[in-house]
Formats: sequence, structure tokens, C-alpha cells
Amino acid sequence: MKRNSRLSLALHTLGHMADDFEKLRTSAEIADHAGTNPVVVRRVLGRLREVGLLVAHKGQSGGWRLARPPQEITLADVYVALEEKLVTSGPEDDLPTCSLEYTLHQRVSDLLQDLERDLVKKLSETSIADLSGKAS
Amino acid sequence: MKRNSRLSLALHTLGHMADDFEKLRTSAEIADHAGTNPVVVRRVLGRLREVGLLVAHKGQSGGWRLARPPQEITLADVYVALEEKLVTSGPEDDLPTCSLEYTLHQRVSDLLQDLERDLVKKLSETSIADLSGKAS
DNA sequence: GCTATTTGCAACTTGCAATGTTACTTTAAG
DNA sequence: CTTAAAGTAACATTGCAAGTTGCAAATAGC
Repeated sequence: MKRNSRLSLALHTLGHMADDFEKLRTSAEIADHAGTNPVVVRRVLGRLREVGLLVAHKGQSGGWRLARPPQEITLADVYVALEEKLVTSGPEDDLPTCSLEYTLHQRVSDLLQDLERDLVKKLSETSIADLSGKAS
Repeated sequence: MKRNSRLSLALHTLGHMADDFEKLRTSAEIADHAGTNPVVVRRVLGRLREVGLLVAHKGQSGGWRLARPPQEITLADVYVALEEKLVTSGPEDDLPTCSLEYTLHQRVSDLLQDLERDLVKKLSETSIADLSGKAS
């Protein structure tokens, strides 16, 4: 089992979709290529459908395709949609009882939020069209 | 159970040690304050001992203290020692069979390595003395 | 030297979340 | 009407971090 594979799966799939973005692909085909399970694919791509990156067609000869041209979908769009958090924001659930711990958490959190912004900015500079074999 | 608590535990503890850096503290005391278990404390602080940030004294009236002045121990030292990876480097274990996946992984990895460097740089600008109540 | 206290460490258990699986419903093409 | 697809809920598996137990080694205090 691979951890943290949602983003990999999504980007990999969208990269291929960028190659031939009219084509409908079924969850089964995608799962097969990505070495996973159709339900997992539907779960992950479902998020991208919800935010309008993908379109799904039910019924016979249905499947998935991009909702807009691949040049207009960036890695950041996908990252944000999946809430993958490659930068771990603090896991603090309970309020710290100790003021030192509070200060500490504050500092580290601020720092990580900056990094997260950086990451999204950098991801937004690459579209999924840039990944495909027939890149511009 | 908190995930990702090793770094929190370590920084929290070292912050307190910076307050009174001659004092020896036992794993039991530290665990009690941090709401965890002495063995977990020894596991985490053991890493910091291995890289020369802490000193442990065995035997009666033994315990832990800083190996050098708190001003000379940065958050980066602790972060690096624990290999905490707040920035998730790619989880790819097996070689990608698909060239698109390979390219993708390459790009994302490069980006994350940049972020990681940034993070360490920023962490190195704060010492554990800066965390303590009696900050400079 | 003897005892109490502490770290060091290995082995095992537990808890949890992500992934995987099964089974069923809904939708639409032919 | 049949077939093939997404949608979804419920359950199973599993990887991993944290927690736990038990004991050996070291050392201070007596």
C-alpha cells in the first residue's frame, strides 16, 4: 500500500488526459494503468469533479475527461482540491497547557504556512499540459 | 495519540532546558510534563544525544541536559536530527513504469527539496534560547 | 559491596488513518 | 431491456507512529 498516493494518482491521470483531452476514460482503465482500484480512482477524481476540474459521464460508454483545456489546469489546482498537505501543518488538536509550547507552535505554524503558500505558488506555474508527452 | 509529535516533544523539552540548562531532568519528569511516556522520551531525546545536542547521565540522580549553550542550538539542528520531514518528500518506493509519472515525480521532488532547504534555513534562524521564558 | 535509580534497548501491543474491497444504487447508451 | 459506467456506503486490510513492558547496564549514595 502506498501512502500519500492520492496526489500522485491524480496528477498522473490528468497528465495523460492532457495528451488527448476529448477522450473518455473509465475508472477501470485508469485504475489499471495506475495500479490501483476503480473505487479509489472514483474517490480521488470525484474531488476533482466537485471543484470543476473534471467531468464524469455515467452510463454505458461513459467515463472521465477534463472539464477545461489542459493548459488551464495547474498542479496547484489539483493540489488544493485534494488538500494533500505536502507541507504538514501542525497536528496540534488540543490547546497547549504550557505557554512555551504555545509560542513554539505559533512560530512553527507561521513558518509552515509561508512554505505552503510558496508551494502553491510554484505549483501554479506548471499546467498539466506541461507534463504530457506532446508538451508545447 | 498524536501523530508527528516527536518534533513537538523535542522542541518543547529543549525550550525548557534552555531556561535552566545545567539542571538534569529525568525521562519520567519530561514525559510527565509533555503528557507522554518515559520510553518515548528516551527514544526521541536519544536521537538528539546521538548527534551531540544532549547529554544523558545514567544511574541515580542522572538525567538529561543540553550538551552546549542554548544559544548554539537551533530549531534546524533538532529538525534535521529527527528527520521529521514536515515537507513530505515523495513516497515513491518503486520505480515508475510510466515516463509521465517519472517526469512528474522528478518535478515535484525538486520542488519539495527546495522547500525543505528553505525550511531548514528559516529554522536555523531561531535558537532554543529564543523560545524560553527568559528570552534574551 | 549493596541498593536504588536512571538510561538504553528490544520486543510487543495498540490506535488510527489511508488504502483497498465488496456490494449495491443510479444513470444513460444502444 | 440489457449492459456498462459512475456514485456511494460499509467493511476489511495494512502500515506506521505511539505506547507499553521487561530487562540489562551504569552509577550515585549509602
